[in-house]
Amino acid sequence: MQRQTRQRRTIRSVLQQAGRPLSPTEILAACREELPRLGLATVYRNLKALVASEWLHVVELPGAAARYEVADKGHHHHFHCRYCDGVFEIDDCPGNLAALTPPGFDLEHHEVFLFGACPDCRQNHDSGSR
Amino acid sequence: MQRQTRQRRTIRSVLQQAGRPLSPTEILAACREELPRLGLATVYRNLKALVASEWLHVVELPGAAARYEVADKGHHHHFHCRYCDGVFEIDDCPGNLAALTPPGFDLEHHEVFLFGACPDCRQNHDSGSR
DNA sequence: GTCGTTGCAAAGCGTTTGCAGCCTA
DNA sequence: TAGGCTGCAAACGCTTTGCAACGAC
Repeated sequence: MQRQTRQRRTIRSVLQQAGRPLSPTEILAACREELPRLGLATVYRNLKALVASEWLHVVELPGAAARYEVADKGHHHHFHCRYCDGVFEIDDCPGNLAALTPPGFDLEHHEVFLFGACPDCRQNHDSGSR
Repeated sequence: MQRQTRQRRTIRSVLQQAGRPLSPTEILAACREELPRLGLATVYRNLKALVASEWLHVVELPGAAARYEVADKGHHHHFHCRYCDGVFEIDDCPGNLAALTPPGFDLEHHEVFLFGACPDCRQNHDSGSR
């Protein structure tokens, strides 16, 4: 169980080198540079398996397709660039969200998302609109 | 433009009376008590129009279908119950999220989601597992 | 009567599954 | 060589669109 295939190795390597959460199609595109015949279904199946084995972490975004990131980081949140659609890691966390929880509710988990422009898009955006 | 149809009136009334963000199917189910022949497509078309006219607000949730709420409230966030899948409003906001923004990024907007058990489910959950 | 609106069914789109052949261990 | 893995295509669930009939103004 869990064989070392060319496809799985490539998918892992792409995610490892990305440095940021990737979407299934981003992963497919990157892997196809090395494996042109790779299918999307294979990407999804491997992502599912890698999440199950806790090697990957799913980043569910509001109003956007899920991204996948290597699960070797601690608790953190994400910044979603509105312009290039890229997702970036934020090391910090506002903390103390229990204070926001209304009485009677049981808080188990939380998510914080920041939206705006990443450094690259900020530059292009600024210079373009000025 | 923007006629007053029985369908549109019912959809608005259901959303107004809900007191919490509703999903398209929740809206359909509620409206069908009064209009059994109402179609999902009509619900979607009206939601789109009501959002465009800024009467409604879309609540995009991570990993769940979007909900819709009447757009007469100020800035707030949401609590998503893992058990009944219901979404509830949270009046508060942690604030100062600019402090989390990494250098070089331009923060335009943010979202905070709390997950856990709503009062009803907390009770059922507790008593069920004990 | 006009033309925005509706219900139904079909089309889209991202994700999942079935299946025969492939390839790792 | 066995059984997990792959590519392809079909199936799926949610959302959108096409179209002819309907009904608000």
